[in-house]
Amino acid sequence: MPIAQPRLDTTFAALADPTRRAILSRLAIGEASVTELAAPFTLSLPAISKHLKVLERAGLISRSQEAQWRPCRLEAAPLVEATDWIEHHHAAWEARLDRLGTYLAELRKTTRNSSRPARTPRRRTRP
Amino acid sequence: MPIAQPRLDTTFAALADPTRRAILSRLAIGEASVTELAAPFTLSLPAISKHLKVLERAGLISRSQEAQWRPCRLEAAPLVEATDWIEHHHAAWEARLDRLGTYLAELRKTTRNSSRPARTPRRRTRP
DNA sequence: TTTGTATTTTACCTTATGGTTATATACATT
DNA sequence: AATGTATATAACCATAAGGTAAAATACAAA
Repeated sequence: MPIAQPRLDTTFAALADPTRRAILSRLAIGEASVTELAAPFTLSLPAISKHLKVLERAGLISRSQEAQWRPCRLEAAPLVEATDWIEHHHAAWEARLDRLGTYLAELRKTTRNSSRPARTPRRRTRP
Repeated sequence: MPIAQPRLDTTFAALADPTRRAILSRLAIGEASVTELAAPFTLSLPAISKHLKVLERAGLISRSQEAQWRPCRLEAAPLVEATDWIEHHHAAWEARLDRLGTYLAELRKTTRNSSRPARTPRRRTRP
């Protein structure tokens, strides 16, 4: 895993907006023009145009040109990177909890005392 | 899938910042206090405190109290919701591309012309 | 060439974000 | 009681984000 992934910044930022997620939802079904994408919203067209630019800069969509229409289509690569990051951390955390669970279970077995809750040792200000 | 998921807004927004992602990376290994979390950064402590509040409001971390320490630990639930959203859309898009692929392949077979690129029909301004 | 349709750009406004320093709070230790 | 350590809050600043209306651009059709 690289130290910093600037791509993830823009990917997650792009996904943070409900309008943009709705646009991606629509695009998952298939290509669409700007006006088609704008239809479900009460927003102005320039607002949609801005959102599309954000999605494009994040690499989440690409656009072709066909006469005066500029159809957008979903690009999956950044989505994969995003899930990869999340899954990696989620997995690490779950594994850690599993290890902690077995450790506590072992502890209870050896001490023959299942009622006492475990206390993790914690350092004081000065030892 | 619900119509709007306000939880995803804050989850993705929280994940969009590299400092916050680094904090989560650290927490995937195990609990840590605020000062411990701040150590790797050049940022001021209040800045870290703010980031932690963002993560907490997003439900990505929870905090306990132990004397003057407030250890943070990772909470996985929002991470799962986030991946679920992404995976769902990614899957839908891939499935759509697959269907398109087989359609084009079938088309090539029946027309016996593999060199002509497929043109999806597109409506004009007035039919 | 004029008109209509699709989309973008510009200029502007308001609010949110990420950072700072200085100050306050909470608890432990001496 | 006084001091030190951990953390949070307050007040402030610069910039980014999301929105609008109005104007500009690009192409098609009449």
